[in-house]
Amino acid sequence: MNAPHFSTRQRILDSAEALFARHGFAGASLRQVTAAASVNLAAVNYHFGSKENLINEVFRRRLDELTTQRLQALAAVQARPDHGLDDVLDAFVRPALVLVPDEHGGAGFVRVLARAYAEHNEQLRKFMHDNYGPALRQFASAFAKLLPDLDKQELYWRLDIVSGALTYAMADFGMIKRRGISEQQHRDLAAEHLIKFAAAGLRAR
Amino acid sequence: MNAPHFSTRQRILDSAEALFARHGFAGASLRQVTAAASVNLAAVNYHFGSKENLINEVFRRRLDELTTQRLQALAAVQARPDHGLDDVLDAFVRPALVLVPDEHGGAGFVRVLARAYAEHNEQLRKFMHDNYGPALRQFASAFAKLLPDLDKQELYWRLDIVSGALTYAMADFGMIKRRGISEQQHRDLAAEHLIKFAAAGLRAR
DNA sequence: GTCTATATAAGGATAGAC
DNA sequence: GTCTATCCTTATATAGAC
Repeated sequence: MNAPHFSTRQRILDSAEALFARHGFAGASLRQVTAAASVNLAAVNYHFGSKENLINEVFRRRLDELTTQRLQALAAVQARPDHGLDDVLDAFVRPALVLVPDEHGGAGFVRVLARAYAEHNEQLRKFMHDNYGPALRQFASAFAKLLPDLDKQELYWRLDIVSGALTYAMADFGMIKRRGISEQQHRDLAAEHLIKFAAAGLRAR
Repeated sequence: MNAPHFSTRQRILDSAEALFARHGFAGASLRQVTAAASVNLAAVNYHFGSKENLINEVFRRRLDELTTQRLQALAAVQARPDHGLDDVLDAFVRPALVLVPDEHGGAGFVRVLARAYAEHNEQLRKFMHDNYGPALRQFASAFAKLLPDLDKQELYWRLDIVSGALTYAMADFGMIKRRGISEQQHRDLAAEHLIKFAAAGLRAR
C-alpha cells in the first residue's frame, strides 16, 4: 500500500480493470490478466493475495479518487444558493467521465462499475456499501432538499433508478457514434443528455 | 426442439436461469446447474450440445413469449387513437413483470436480461439482435410518432437509456421493501413509478 | 520482488454401457 | 434418454530457487 512508483502492481491493476470490464469478474482469469500485463502469474498472489482481493483493489483505486472528486464537486455546487437538480447530477456524472470507455472497445472503469451493479454479489455489495455508502448519502440528501415534495420512500426509489441508468448509460458511451467532434466534446454532450433525462425523471409527477 | 413434455430439459433450463441470474454466465458452472436440477451432468450436452447453446436457449424460451406479449400489448395500445407515451411504456414493461425476481432472492429472468445487457459479449448481442431486433424497432417507431420533436439520433440515445434503466430497475424489484400489500400490487406500483420516470425522461427538453 | 515448477481443484466435454 | 467414468483443459494458489 506504499510504493506506487510504477510497474508491476499498477500494470496488474490496469490489465485486470480492462479484462474485468470486458469479461466480468468470473470470466477473466488471472492468467489472462498477468499475460496482458506482461508479468508473471505468481505476481498476482504476491501483490494482492487472491483474486478476490485484486477485485477489491481494482475498485478501491478508482473509487477513492472518484468519490473525492464527486464530493468536492457537490460541495462547490451546494455553495451556490441558486443551485438546481442539474447541478447536483452534474457533480455526480462529470467526475466519472474520465473513466468512460473510449470509442473502440477501450475498457473504462465505469464498465466494471456496471458489472458490479449487475452482480448481486454479497461480498462486493458489502465492500461498496462500507466504503462508499456515506458519500452516496450526501448526494441523496442534496437531492432530498431539492425535491421536498417527494416522500423518502419514493425518493430512494428514484435515486436507485437514476444511479442504475447513469451507470449503464456511461458504460455504453463508447457505442454511440460521434460525428466530427472531439472525444472530449462527445462525452460532454452525452453527459448533458443524460443529466437532462435524469433530472426530468426525478421531477416527474 | 419437439418434446416439451416436462422434465429433464425443462429442469435444466429452470436451474440454469436461476443460476445465471445469481452468478452470471461464466460464474455458474454446468455442474452447479445439473446438481440444482437433480439431473446428470451429461444431460446438458445431450440436450443442448454446449454451455454456449444452453445460454441461448435460456433466452429463447422467455424472450419468444415476452416479445409476443409485448407486441400484442403494443398493438392494442396503438389501436386506440388517443394513446400516449405511458401506454407504450406500459406495453413494454407489463409483460415483463411476471419475470421479475421475488422478494427473497428468487431468481427471475429479468436478472438474466440485466446480465446480458452488462455483457458486451459479441455472440450474445448478435443472438439478441437477430432474434428480437425487429420487435424492438416496432417500439422505437411507436415512440418516434409520439415524440416528433426529437431527432432520430437523440431518440435512439434516449431509448437506449430507457431500456437500460427499465431492465436494471426491474432486476432490482425484489430489493424494495413492500409494506402490507400483495406482491402483485407491489409490482404494479413499482411498474407505475418506473413508467412515470421513463416517460418524463423521454419528454425532457 | 520475480521467476519456475507444481500442487490441487474445477471446469467443459465425450465415450460407451445400460 | 440417462448413467458412470474419464479426458483434457484451465483455474487459483503456493513452495522454493534466484
